[in-house]
Amino acid sequence: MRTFPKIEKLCGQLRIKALYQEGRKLTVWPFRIHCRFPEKGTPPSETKVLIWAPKSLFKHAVDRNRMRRLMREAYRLNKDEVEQRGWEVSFNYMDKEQQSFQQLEKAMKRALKRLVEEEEKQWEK
RNA sequence: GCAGCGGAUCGGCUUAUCGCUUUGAUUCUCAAGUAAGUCUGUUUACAGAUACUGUUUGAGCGAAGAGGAAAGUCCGGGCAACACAGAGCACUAUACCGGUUAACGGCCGGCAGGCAGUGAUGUUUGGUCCCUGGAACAGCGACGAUGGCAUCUCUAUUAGAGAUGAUGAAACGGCUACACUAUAGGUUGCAAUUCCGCGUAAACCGACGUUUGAGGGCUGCUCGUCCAAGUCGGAGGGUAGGAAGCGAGAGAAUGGCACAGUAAUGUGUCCAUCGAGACUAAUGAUAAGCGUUGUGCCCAUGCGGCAUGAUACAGAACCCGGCUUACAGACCCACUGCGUGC
Repeated sequence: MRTFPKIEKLCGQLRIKALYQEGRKLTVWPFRIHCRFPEKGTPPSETKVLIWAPKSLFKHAVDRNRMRRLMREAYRLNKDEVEQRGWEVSFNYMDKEQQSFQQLEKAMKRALKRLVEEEEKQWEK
């Protein structure tokens, strides 16, 4: 089932701080992505995700909520492959315009593909 | 009928598929765990048994799940902490008369004056002194004032100053000044506050001080009062998790009706309604259709058919009463002017 319970959300001030300081930085328009992958060989666990839209782009809380919800749905419906990889990922919306759900879903598919590639690269090192 | 004026109410709906948060309250079911209760034994604390009660986790099923402004944070309260909170000064706010309220700078009624309008009505002024006159002159302001908010820098005492950014007129004449009088205001705010957990220190270094009393007790200053043998600073260490506060104990609650009052409002214990509670922050996503409505065309007056647009402002964060600002559209009531008919 494509559920999205709380255990798959990234919580806690310390973990979020750590992610932004130590994590890799990618850009897959319209997302800015911070991510951390576990060491090779660690047992599978839930991938934790943080999704947000900045106040500087959308000044009304209604608009920020809407973008967050759309991104959340796009992730929820396409996460099957990455669900148990134990990542910590943050998606930050960057476009000034509000994109439609279809656009966001395409972008999310591209972003997840890119993340899988990045993880393989890290393992090779 | 057209135009206007004042006030009240509402502000989308349905289905399908997938998902989120809370919850089991007259009211669940299943699975897994746990040995507190319970039972047995010895013995006075252990051992064993048990899933009936309790409790934890998960699944199923059921129930509930943003607003009229949830917004701005501009007033007034509840609530909490600080010493149950004292006196004086300073500071801030208010200012015709009366009423209303838990309270208010709100609301209701009235008086006198100015301005706008044919009018319904709107708007504005109103203590004393001074004075021709009260924001009169002068200055700042949608090229963003004043205020608060966020970030950064500097000085430094918990404070102050400056810069940048967003906000957008904020109690009323947008803001800024001044003497007196009266009245009101203790300060800080849910990041309050309490408990659990983690950690632990009556430790180390420096300074000051022990009754002629250092220092402190969250208020701008002084006094008073209370605590007091320790106090302050440095260095270093830890935490930044969970629960309560927090809403089914919701209440100065909302509506109807009756009574009192011109009204705001009050009384009733008459009838009904209201049940969100997140915490990097739920209340949603997709698709189809309906409703409402603007415009154009068609048939010929049905409130039909077709095409094409519009469907706003906006998201709870401790809770109430107001105010202010934003807002597609719908609808009701009272009143005014003009026109027409009886």
